Amino acid sequence: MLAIAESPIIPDTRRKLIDSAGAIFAEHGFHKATVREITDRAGVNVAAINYHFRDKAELYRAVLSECHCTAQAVGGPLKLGDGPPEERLRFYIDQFLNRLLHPDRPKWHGMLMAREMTEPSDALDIIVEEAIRPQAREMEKIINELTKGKVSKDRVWMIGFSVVSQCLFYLHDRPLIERLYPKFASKPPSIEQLVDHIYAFSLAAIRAAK
Amino acid sequence: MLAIAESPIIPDTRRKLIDSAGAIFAEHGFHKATVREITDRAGVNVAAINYHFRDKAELYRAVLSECHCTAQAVGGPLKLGDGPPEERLRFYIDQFLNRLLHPDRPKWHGMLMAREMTEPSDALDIIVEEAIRPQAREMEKIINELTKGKVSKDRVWMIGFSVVSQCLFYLHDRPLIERLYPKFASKPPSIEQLVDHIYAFSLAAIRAAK
DNA sequence: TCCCGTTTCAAACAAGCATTTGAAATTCAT
DNA sequence: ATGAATTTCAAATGCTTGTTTGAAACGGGA
Repeated sequence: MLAIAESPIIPDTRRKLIDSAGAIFAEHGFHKATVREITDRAGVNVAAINYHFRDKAELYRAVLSECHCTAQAVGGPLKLGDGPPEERLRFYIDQFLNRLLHPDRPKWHGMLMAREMTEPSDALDIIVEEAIRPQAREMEKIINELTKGKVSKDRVWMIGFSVVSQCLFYLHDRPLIERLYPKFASKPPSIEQLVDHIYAFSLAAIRAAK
Repeated sequence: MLAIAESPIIPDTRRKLIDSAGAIFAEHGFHKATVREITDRAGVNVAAINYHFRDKAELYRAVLSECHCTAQAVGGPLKLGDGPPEERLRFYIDQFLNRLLHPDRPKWHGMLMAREMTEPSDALDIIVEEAIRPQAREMEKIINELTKGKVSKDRVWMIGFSVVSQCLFYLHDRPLIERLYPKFASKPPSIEQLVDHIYAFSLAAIRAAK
């Protein structure tokens, strides 16, 4: 039989597929990504996709769900409002950026989310309601407190958009940033520096709004 | 011959292809878009792509170039710095948003640009250098004047990013916005309202920064 | 009317793709 | 160790895609 003892444990094809697929979906997008590239990088057979998931689409859903789960794990279930609103605003931005850019997370998590924003699959609705809606509510509260309820609901939302847009920018527009200001590619600022800047910028603007 | 007088003028297959392709590329992205869908919507034969352009890729380039050209046309060649920096900041934001969202432009122009940011083709380099770099320089100047040169170069850039990120948000993240705050889909704010908000928000923040 | 360059078209082509298949290999309870 | 269930695999299938082709239709100048 000549059997050589090969991989002793952790074959777990399913996990290898999710990791490989996540990276490739994030890099190429759903349609440009091919199942063969995914299975090759995972070191498994093409048919494994059909066996462990039903098809390419369900593999994608599994990847997205994985994303969502570990996002919850990184920052905890969103600390809710006690303490002064300034502090909570800072915490919000900190948590937001860390969920997207934290080095502990596979780098493709954030990229995948960015793709969902511009090219939403049917999974976006679920993500929005489960993961983003609660954050939006907390942001609404923070702004209301900071402005002492003196601005209209529409403006509260616009202010909220102004805050999160600054965070999302570093996620969405990497290609643009790196071309415009190459230093961002060679010596990227730490997440803390980004948080500091966005917090200071936003707080000053909100204070002036009331 | 029984010849019925059909379309008297403006057959111009080339133009029909660019319009149709622009809308479809913007909606589906380059890879998901199929040449047959493009030619069907344009009401021409598939082979027309090969005849008028060489292939799908060059059709895409043509569409992008068209985009870039009319963008120049809409706002003029970027008014440069005279007048107080506050006024120029406002003008900058106004022009930026109008270039992206102005209803005179086909709605797919902005979407295509957004796609280029997240999924850059080799055309992005050209767009950045020709269309965006000059704007970035102007923004740099404005911020330097507003802060009287008291902040570091890195911070000037971060502030600039904070301003444009707010503009790009309404371009990139429509799917997110409309899900979170459906009123934006039913009664979208006017461009002027967006300009007012982003200008006020950013100016207050910049003034506090110095 | 005839000719000739240009433009359109239906049909075919070839490549790439996701998916399926049926058998081999592996695992594991008995 | 034996047999059933699970998991892997090489190969094939069928569909969709971008691209090509060769002929037909068109348009305008002799």
